[in-house]
Amino acid sequence: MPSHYPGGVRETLALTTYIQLVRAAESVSARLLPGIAAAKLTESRFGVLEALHHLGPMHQCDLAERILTTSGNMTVVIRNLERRGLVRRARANEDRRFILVSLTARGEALIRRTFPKHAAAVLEQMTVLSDTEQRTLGRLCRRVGLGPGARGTALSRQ
Amino acid sequence: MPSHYPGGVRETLALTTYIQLVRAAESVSARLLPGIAAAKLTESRFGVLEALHHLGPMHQCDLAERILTTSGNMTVVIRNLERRGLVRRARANEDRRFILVSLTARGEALIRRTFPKHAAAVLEQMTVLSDTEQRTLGRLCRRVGLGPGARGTALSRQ
DNA sequence: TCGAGTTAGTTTGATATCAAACTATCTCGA
DNA sequence: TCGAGATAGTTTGATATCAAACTAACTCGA
Repeated sequence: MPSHYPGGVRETLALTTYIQLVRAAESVSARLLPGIAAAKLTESRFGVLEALHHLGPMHQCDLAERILTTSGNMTVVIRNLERRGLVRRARANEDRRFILVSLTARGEALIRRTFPKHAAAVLEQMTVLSDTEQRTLGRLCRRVGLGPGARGTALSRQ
Repeated sequence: MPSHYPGGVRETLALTTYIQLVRAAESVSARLLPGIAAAKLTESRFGVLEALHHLGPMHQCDLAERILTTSGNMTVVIRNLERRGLVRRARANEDRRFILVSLTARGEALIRRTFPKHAAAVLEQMTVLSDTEQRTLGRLCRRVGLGPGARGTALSRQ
């Protein structure tokens, strides 16, 4: 991309690869957005519902970690989901700092009806690659995601 | 990731690969953010300055396309850059619908001083992969980014 | 048991983001 | 030349996002 950038060849390769990585993620997400918007959800809200659906009730802090967002942001997103009656919140008794978030019947119904379409859309997007290519992409992405400083290139974490 | 998800094996592979793609992009971007924030910039503003630096003055609509954002958003981001005296805007005379955005001396100085550090940080992040692996990742990402319906898997567009 | 430090969550203020409605300008054909 | 349609940019209203300051609740050691 920076074709006449005076940095070294390796820097140019890294910049190009990085841009392609970000663009790929953004492009696919953008193509999935209409399906999510059709259910009157945003990506964050969909992510929360999906996590609760697949993993069961969770503490707000665990949700934030899973969605890769800040706690302040999580407060807002969950408040909006609660306002629409899709999730419910309850202080934990053991440790009253925690709030347990769980799906309401409406939330459960919504994600149960929405997720299969989403999964099908993801499949459609990823099928431009063969299964083997997808596994290669996944493996490379995992290593990049873990980043420098991750000990032991294999087995570090799923 | 959805380990007990009842969808098919191929759907599970696609979902897993997609998540890894998005996480990799988000993780690396998050690790680059401190460097951008140190220059009192956001990702969008940095992207605009970088584009103007490497490509010269551009129309606002071309910037929006390059940064992958909406025109409405571009208005805001550029207004904020203008407020800080980093870019300047000028109506094009040939076609008065267009606005030509260009760097001021201050903007030029800022990006000239900031970009090398950014490039070095990207290199550090991507160096968890060998050059060959980076090229493989880039190639796969490009195909995913182009998406289904892109004619001719090779040479379609860089 | 008391207090320093930690952790979960909220609030605040600034920016970003989107979709959709809108204005201004241009093009092209009848 | 005039008017319909296209294009560039702005505005609006809602949501999201972040960092940082804050409150409430817990832990652990002296």
